[in-house]
Parts: sequence; structure tokens; C-alpha cells
Amino acid sequence: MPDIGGIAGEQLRQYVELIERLEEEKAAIAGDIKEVFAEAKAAGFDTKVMRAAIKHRKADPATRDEQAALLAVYLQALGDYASTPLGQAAVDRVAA
Amino acid sequence: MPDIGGIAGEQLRQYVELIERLEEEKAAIAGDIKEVFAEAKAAGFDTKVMRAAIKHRKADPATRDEQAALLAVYLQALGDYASTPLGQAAVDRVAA
Amino acid sequence: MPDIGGIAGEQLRQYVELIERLEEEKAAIAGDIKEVFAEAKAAGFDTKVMRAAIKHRKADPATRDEQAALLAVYLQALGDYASTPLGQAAVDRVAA
Amino acid sequence: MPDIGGIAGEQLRQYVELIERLEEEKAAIAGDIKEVFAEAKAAGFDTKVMRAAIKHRKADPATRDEQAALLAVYLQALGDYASTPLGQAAVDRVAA
DNA sequence: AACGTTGAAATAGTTC
DNA sequence: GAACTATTTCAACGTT
Repeated sequence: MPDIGGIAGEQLRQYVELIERLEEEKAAIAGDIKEVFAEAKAAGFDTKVMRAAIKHRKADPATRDEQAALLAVYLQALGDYASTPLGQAAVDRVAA
Repeated sequence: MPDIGGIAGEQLRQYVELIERLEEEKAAIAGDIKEVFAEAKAAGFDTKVMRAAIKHRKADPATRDEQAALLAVYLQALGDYASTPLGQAAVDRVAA
Repeated sequence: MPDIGGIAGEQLRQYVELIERLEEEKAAIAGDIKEVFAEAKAAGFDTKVMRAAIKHRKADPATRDEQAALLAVYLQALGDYASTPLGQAAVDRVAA
Repeated sequence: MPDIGGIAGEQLRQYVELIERLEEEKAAIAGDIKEVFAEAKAAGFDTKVMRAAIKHRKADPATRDEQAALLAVYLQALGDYASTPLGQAAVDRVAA
């Protein structure tokens, strides 16, 4: 950053202020979420259950992807082993 | 656990979906922030220092100074006071 | 922390130095782990597969606990709803 | 994926189990560190400041000062230079 | 070798 | 105030 107080400084200021604005928006939304939980609680719901449910719905696809990735890794590993004589037998055994 | 309790279940569903929508918005903004940091980095700024600057601006000045002074005290107690910014004055002030 | 440089200072020094020693040990073990991965890689294994396997073995019990906790939460939620007339019917329906 | 490839599988198993043992040791030490912090807190120390002090001692002095100086520069560029420790001197030095 | 990506560690905030 | 959750930060790894 040459030119302190000059062009680069101005650019930095713009980046920083933009980020600060975005963080404010983010904080505002976080506040909204908190409010909704508070409302739900006032309506008699157990927020702990709600959080568990939300987490569950969110985690489900993620877990699926993770499992798929893991399977891919394993399959690739099988592919590598398959190129050795011992490995081929093992693959045949698994495939059966 | 679909629709247990009838009306209450529906209400719960609405709360949950509202929260999920808000969380998506929040995640989107977090992504935007990341992008801005990436841009700033590409423009030659040190994002780690940028983060420190943003935190500095956000922090309450009184609390910030207090923590810095206490750090100076601790470092002095550890016999490792060579290069702390606020210096001896801070230690004296806290000790008083 | 009154008594800077005195008794409390000495106590602080001992805590800090103990922690630093423990962190060194931790770092040493982390280094060992890295070495083992390097050896395994040199022996022809795919470290990515290894990491996936380790993660899998580690995550399995954790996932099980999480599922159990989630189930408990749901059961409790059902218990709450069961105390309302509408809820009881729903529980009966699910139980059937 | 048990024992695919015979001998290689056995070797893989040994690597994995060694790593798992090392990770357990690492986790145990992490637990010890946590305990020490808890003790220190009970003794009246500010653990947050303790962590800062430990980090300060660990950091390379040259790097540390450089980052601090750069922070001062950024804050100055942001027109928010009221209370930075290293002061104007650092800014001048970097600017030169 | 820098870059983005990912996983672990630390910190902050919230609830009971 | 103690535990838990969520967010943020830091470090490692493979990748290009």
C-alpha cells in the first residue's frame, strides 16, 4: 500500500466501510432470527427442539454429500488396489 | 414428526421455515463479505491487518485500552516486557 | 492480580509456563502425526483415503450419540404435545 | 473396506491406528491445558489476557512489530488513528 | 509458491 | 456463573 492517505488509502477505506456495512446487515438478520426464536418461545414452543429440527434438516443433505464423497474416495482406493494382483481378487470379492 | 398437534405443528413449521430463510440470507451476506476481502487482497491489501483494523474500530475504546494495559501488566509480571506498546505508563496506572 | 511482581506474579508465571510446556508437547505430537502420514504416503498409500477412514471411524460413535440425543428431544417434544388433546391423538396415530 | 489388498491393508491399518493413538494423546493434552486455564481463572486471573500474553511471547518480535506498524498505517488511512499504541513514529517509519 | 479449501482451535454470546 | 452453541480465526493440505 504505497501512497498513504492517497489513492490506496481511499480504496482501503471503501473496502472497510463496505465490509462494515455488510456486517451490520448480517448482525441485523441475526437479531431477526433471535426475535423469531423469542416469539416461538412465547408461543409455547421449545426452542431447543426447534434448533434440533433445523440442524437436522440442514445436516441431512450435507451428510449425504459427505457420504457420497467418502464412497468416491473408497472406490478410487479400490481402483488403485485393483491394479495389483492381490487387490483385484479383493475387489472381485467385494463386488460379489 | 409431521403435523403433530395439528395447528401448533403448522405454526412450528412456519417459524422454522422463516428462520431457515433468514439463515440463508445471513449466509449470503457472509459470502459477500468473503468476496470483498478477496477483492481487497487482490488489490494488494493485507486482509489479516484489515480484519484487525475493523475489529479495532468496532471495539469500545475504554475496554480496548483496559485490556491492553492488563496485557502489559501480565507481560511485566512474566518478565517479558521488552516491547509492549502502551509501555510502563500503563503498568503504573493500573498498579495505582 | 494485586502485588505485581510479587506472589501473584509468580503464580501467573507458573501457570503460563506450564501451559507453554503443554502446548509444546501438543505441537510435538502433531508433528509426529504429520510424520506418520508422510511415511504412509511414501509407502504408497493415499493419505486422503486414510484421512477419510480415520474421520469415518471417529465420526461414527459421535453420529450415533447425536442421533440418540435428537431422538430424545423428539420424544420429549411428543411428550409435551401429548399433554394437549390434539397432541394425544397425533401421538396415538404415530404410535399405531 | 476391510483388508483389501492383504498385506497392504494390514500396513494401512497399522498406520491408521498409530495416528488414532497419537490423536488421543493430543486430545488429552488439550484437555490438560483447558484445566490449567480453569485453575488460573479460579485463582483470579483473566484467561483472555493470559492467552494474549502467551501468544505475544510466542510470536516472533519482528513479525509482531511489523503487523502492529501496518495496523497503525491502515488505521491512519481510515482516519481513525486516535489511540494506537505504536503511534505516529511507526507510520512514519513504514511510509519511509 | 501462492491460492483457495477444509478442518481444528479459540472466542464470543446465550441460556439456564 | 457455568455449560452449551455459534461464530470467527488460525493453520494445514492439496492444487494450480
